Amino acid sequence: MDWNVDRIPEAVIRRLPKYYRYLRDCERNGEARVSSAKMSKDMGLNASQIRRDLNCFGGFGQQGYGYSVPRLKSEIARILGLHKQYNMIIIGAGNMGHALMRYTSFTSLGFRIVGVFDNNPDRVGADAAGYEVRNIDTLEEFVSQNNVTIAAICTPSSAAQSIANRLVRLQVKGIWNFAPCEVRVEPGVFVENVQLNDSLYVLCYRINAPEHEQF
Amino acid sequence: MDWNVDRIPEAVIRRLPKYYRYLRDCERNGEARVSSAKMSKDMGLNASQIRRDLNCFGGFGQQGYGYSVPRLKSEIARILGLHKQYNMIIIGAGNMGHALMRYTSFTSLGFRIVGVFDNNPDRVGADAAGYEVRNIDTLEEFVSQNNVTIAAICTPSSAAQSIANRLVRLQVKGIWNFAPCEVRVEPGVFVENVQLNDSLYVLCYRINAPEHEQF
DNA sequence: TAGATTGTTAATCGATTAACAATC
DNA sequence: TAGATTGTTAATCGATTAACAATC
Repeated sequence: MDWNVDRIPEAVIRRLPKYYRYLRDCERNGEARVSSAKMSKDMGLNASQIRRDLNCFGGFGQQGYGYSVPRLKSEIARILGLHKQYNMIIIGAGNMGHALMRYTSFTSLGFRIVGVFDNNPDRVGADAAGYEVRNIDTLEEFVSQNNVTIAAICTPSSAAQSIANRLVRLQVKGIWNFAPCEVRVEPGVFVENVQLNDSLYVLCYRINAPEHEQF
Repeated sequence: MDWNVDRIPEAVIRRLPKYYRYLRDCERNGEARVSSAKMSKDMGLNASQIRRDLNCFGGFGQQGYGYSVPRLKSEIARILGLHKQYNMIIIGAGNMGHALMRYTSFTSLGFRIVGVFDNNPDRVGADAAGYEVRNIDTLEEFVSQNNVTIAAICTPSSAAQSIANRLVRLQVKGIWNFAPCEVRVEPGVFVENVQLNDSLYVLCYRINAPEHEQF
């Protein structure tokens, strides 16, 4: 890898997808160049911060000009690892599982759903959004034969951790967890716990917070 | 409101749902008390941080004892505003809209789905997970008559901002945005932009990041 | 060259952690 | 009372912002 390895701050990593989305929109609008000042205005981030963030990974800009949109977009895609293909499986063919299967915005980006699993006999063997639902008992066999990198857990809370443990043993690299509980894994495997309800609670907090009544 | 109004740090607000979930689990397990040390161990947060966070809102603990689980849980529920009922509408009866309609873990908590809207004539009038899909043209009439506090935007990106603008005019208080773009609103209205893909990108970054190869 | 904008350092701000006195 | 654990202050750490020299 050719980028600077002085540990990247967590806050910077979390902003990368936002930069990526922004640059994709710029590209769609046919914009060839963008300055940190324009990005700042459009994205609501400080311009210094943007330049500093990007410089964690190398000097992609040019003084007096700014950044080339296609160049910067592809650099960030590469940093995020979006230039590769990933085989993904979905565990749990309920609501959330179905939503992911039908949600094409990431499948178009190199994340390929290669298998769907469930433990419910009523679902196993059935068709789910075009995918065959496999018996969870065949997880080990399937993963070891299909180069699965990422697994999305869409099971109830009660099953989430034990599924995660199985996935870790199978050397899946990343777990995208939608169960309403956090799962933990050993170092070397990575988890993103998506807590949908949490964002609703925060919204609810703000609606009720006394703070904004001061302004 | 009886809690301390010295601006609550953003980082604290974002941790509140996590405390809430944890305490709910404790309560389910019949635990009557919990110390910051135990919370620290279970949640992976620093004990000082936990005590400091909770003290933003008042002294809920007792020296030598810790915190009463039911008391602390209900205090946090109240701080988040989860003791109230909220009427919610869903805009967009596609994948994500359906997933929300069927996702009962928040409906059981006082968030009541009172209406579902779409602009697609094939969907309008149809049944979606037990809800009648209404014509988006009737949004204004409906909202003004049904005390709607929160709206979940589950439309494509192209429609999200204009829907948000209409919701702001209708004085909806909170917008829970699932469209894969951020929407902006005037002060006094609150938005939570749920960027599902962002968490997948971050996961992808970590899988590829050179950092962990040093350990 | 003159103007614009980056890359980078220094200053500020906010969040986390350690330490311990207060107190149940 | 002795032990435990909070509440809170002080120290540390990390992230953001301002400023400006470098340079296209």
